[in-house]
Amino acid sequence: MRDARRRILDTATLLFYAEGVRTVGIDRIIAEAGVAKATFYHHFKAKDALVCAYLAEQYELQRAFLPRLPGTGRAKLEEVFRRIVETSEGPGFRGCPFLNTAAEFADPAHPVRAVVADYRAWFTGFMRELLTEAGHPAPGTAAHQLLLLRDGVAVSGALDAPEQVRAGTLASLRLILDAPA
Amino acid sequence: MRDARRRILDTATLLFYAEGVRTVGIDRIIAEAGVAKATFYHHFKAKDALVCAYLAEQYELQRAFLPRLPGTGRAKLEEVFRRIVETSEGPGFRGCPFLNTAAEFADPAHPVRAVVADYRAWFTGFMRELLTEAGHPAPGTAAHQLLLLRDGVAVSGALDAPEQVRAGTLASLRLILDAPA
DNA sequence: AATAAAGCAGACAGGTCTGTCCGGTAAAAT
DNA sequence: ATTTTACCGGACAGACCTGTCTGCTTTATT
Repeated sequence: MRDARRRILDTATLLFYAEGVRTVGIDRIIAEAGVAKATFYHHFKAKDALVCAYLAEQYELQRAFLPRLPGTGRAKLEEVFRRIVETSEGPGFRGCPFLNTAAEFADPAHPVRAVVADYRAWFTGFMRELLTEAGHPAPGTAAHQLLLLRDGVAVSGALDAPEQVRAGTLASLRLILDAPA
Repeated sequence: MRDARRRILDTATLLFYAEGVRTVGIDRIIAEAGVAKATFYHHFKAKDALVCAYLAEQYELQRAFLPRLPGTGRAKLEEVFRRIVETSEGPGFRGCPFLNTAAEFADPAHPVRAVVADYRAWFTGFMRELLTEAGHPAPGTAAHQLLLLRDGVAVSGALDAPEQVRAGTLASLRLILDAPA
């Protein structure tokens, strides 16, 4: 089989997201991926490298997916958040992989944190672009407001009742998008 | 010494918050607290109990502190968020203890998660009270919006530049408080 | 003065985790 | 045809972590 690396990453993604990075051990991953330990360490230098690869892939997936959503400007912003809320209502939702993982790696200098920072910078820039396109009077500040909102949904979606999250999020989104100059 | 329990909790609070719950071991806590292992297990049934005590105390501290802030209604809401933002700008800020710990305990049935849920329910109710007092047209939804905002500040304060967090938070707060009927 | 509670130091068992290494097989590339 | 690459199963070392237990000392209470 030539796809051992793929199986490892898929298994790790599932387990890391559902149960946390520190909780899930290498032995568990290689067992469920059906892979030998030597094979794992052939593809990944260490567990940390796997964690980075996991987050890097999530980053790539989002960067490929979100911009391709339909609409432009304001309509696209609404679509993006509609999708985020929808995801947070899914059965297996356990919060944002970046935030959860960052919470487990307290050291800001850890490589994992760099991936998280990259993702957040990209998301903020993406929001600002769409806000500018939508003719928002203050796209800079509004982009950070949307980042805060996104974080809130990720956290609250994992801890609170779905109706609360949906109502609060859509209300705040509208306020931010309709903000006067 | 009669305050071994106090020293344990203080040390645990410091270490758990700064480095994470799973990362910090019992041996480290008892060493830095200057306490024998038997003494630790005399006061706490297990590590999980210490984690619960840690969060329960944070809950009590916030429940005692926030309502005593000056002002009423809208002024108090602004004061509360001014303090939250201020805290997030402090040097040792590493996010919200409840959120960070919840991220490390994926099982929603774990006792730790109950403390987190209690805190969140209290905070939301507290917001709703103040919003009602301030004559807000939709205190229910607005309370959830403020919860989302609070979560956003906690997360973003630990990961992003302070100016971004401050500007975004205060802008969103104003929008939520000034929302038309 | 006597008893009970709280504390100390440290050994120990049993488990888990990461990362290395061994020997051997199948497939791909040259 | 040969060499290299990818893969397998599993043993192993070394570290760490939780929780228990033993034995002794100090402090508080009665």
